[in-house]
Amino acid sequence: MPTTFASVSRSYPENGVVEMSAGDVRPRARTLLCFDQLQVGDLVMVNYNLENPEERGFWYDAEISTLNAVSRTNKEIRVKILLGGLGDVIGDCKLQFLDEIYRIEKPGAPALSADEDWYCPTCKNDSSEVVKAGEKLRTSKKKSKMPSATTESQRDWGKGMACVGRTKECTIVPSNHYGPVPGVPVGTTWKFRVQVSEAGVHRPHVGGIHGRSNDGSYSLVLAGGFEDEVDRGDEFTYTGSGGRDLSGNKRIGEHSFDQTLTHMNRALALNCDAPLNDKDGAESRNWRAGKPVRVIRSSKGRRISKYAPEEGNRYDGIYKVVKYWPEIGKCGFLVWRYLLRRDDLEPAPWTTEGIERSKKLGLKVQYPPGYLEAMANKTKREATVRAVGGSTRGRKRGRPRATRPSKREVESFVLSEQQRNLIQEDEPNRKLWDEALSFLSEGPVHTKPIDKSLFTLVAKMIRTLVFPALKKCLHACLQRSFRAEVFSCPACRHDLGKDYAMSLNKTLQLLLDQFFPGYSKGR
DNA sequence: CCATGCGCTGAC
DNA sequence: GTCAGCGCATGG
Repeated sequence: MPTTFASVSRSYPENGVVEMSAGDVRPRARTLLCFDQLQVGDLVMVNYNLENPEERGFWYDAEISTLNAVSRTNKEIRVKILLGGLGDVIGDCKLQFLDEIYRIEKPGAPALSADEDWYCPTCKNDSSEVVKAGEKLRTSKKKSKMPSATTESQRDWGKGMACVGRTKECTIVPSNHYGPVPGVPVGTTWKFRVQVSEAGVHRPHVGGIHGRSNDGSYSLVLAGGFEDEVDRGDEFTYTGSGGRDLSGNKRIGEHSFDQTLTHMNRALALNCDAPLNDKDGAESRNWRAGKPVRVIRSSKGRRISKYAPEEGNRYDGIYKVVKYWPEIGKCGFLVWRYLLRRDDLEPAPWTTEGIERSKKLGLKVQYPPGYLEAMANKTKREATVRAVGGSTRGRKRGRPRATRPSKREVESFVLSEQQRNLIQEDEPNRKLWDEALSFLSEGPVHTKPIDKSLFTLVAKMIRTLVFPALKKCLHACLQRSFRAEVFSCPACRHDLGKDYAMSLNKTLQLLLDQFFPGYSKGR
């Protein structure tokens, strides 16, 4: 038996409820990531109340019998509760208190020393958080400071997209990157803000402006938060942040004081091609010369704008700050207002050209992996509950139509003959291509979702554009920049110097045009 | 470390 | 339909 369990004392009362105290065991990490480390058949220690699953109960050892994804980061875990040994199953339950799972070693596995990481390697390994025998689970330091520590809300905040964290991080560009994110065309749409963050297009999950107060702003989200904003598509007014009463652990709230030109408001003002003026605002000398802002329109903006997408959050391209000024808003308090104007060669998504392009690129609202399936299951469950609990009057008779098996849409990615030839020709990038192609040949291509295979493949190529230090390819937009006497990479702002030797890698450009139609014309 | 925030959802 | 209130990433 595992060392962590050898000394556990147990008694087996008549009612079958087992009370046990653990030896020294390390808590499972607080992060949901750890569920990815669990597998069916794993032995775990769980806290469960057999009488009333809504409450905490006793510690049991158990075996995971099923693991189902119910949302993007959550899994539903069912365990067989074991008594005395693997054979005696005294219960089969769905776990309510997911924080209270400890994984234990499998029988027969070599014993681990006390300080070895026998649990999820991504967990924090803080010895002060080891739970000693007889000790209660401690809440983490951070959590105990949060307002939630003092309330006894019954709600399960772990589920759904309200409180999830990132599962991916964009590394193709840094977080202080100005301009488009390579590989993300105008019109790309995500259902949730957290996905926009993962894509690196707008990093904050909640905040409307992303920027640094001593640098500038990189992106903003138009979500119709202010009634007195005007959106004309190619031009819109935007309002700064702050001035809201966020008491009660809120993320948005009533306006109750004046905004100041600090933090993100200052950042956005710095994008304007004018000396900063935090008293009266300023107007750009040459609006196009300002720093570029990625603009995302949220469907929430439909309230006040007809340019907002029907669903989700859409990347609409690069805008510049024309001017900014303070004014008394409809809310009755001083707000900082900004005028933004579009400056992007990629067509706006609402134009005929843009619609055409989105269609050609096959842009559709992107959902988190497993989200649609989870939602479908949920509504199915609800329907079942309704059908069982409620009246069946009015329902159609007869055999219900069989639901189509939810075949996952996995597009295959196969290189065309021409693409293969071009890759052969692209001598300067031989190494990168070899690497990329080896990824493709790792397994049957059709089993990998297209976003993974294609993205990984092309991301490597794009790095050669974004970081010209990796040289060898030059993109049409660079030539444009140089014609305008801007001697830096438009993507990463890396200074190339006036005398940078430009030699266009036509082959690579052709390839990129194939992967991202319109690539050499865009941006 | 601390403060901020144009989301999101289950519960009324 | 309204509303409280959560984790998290981010900047300072």
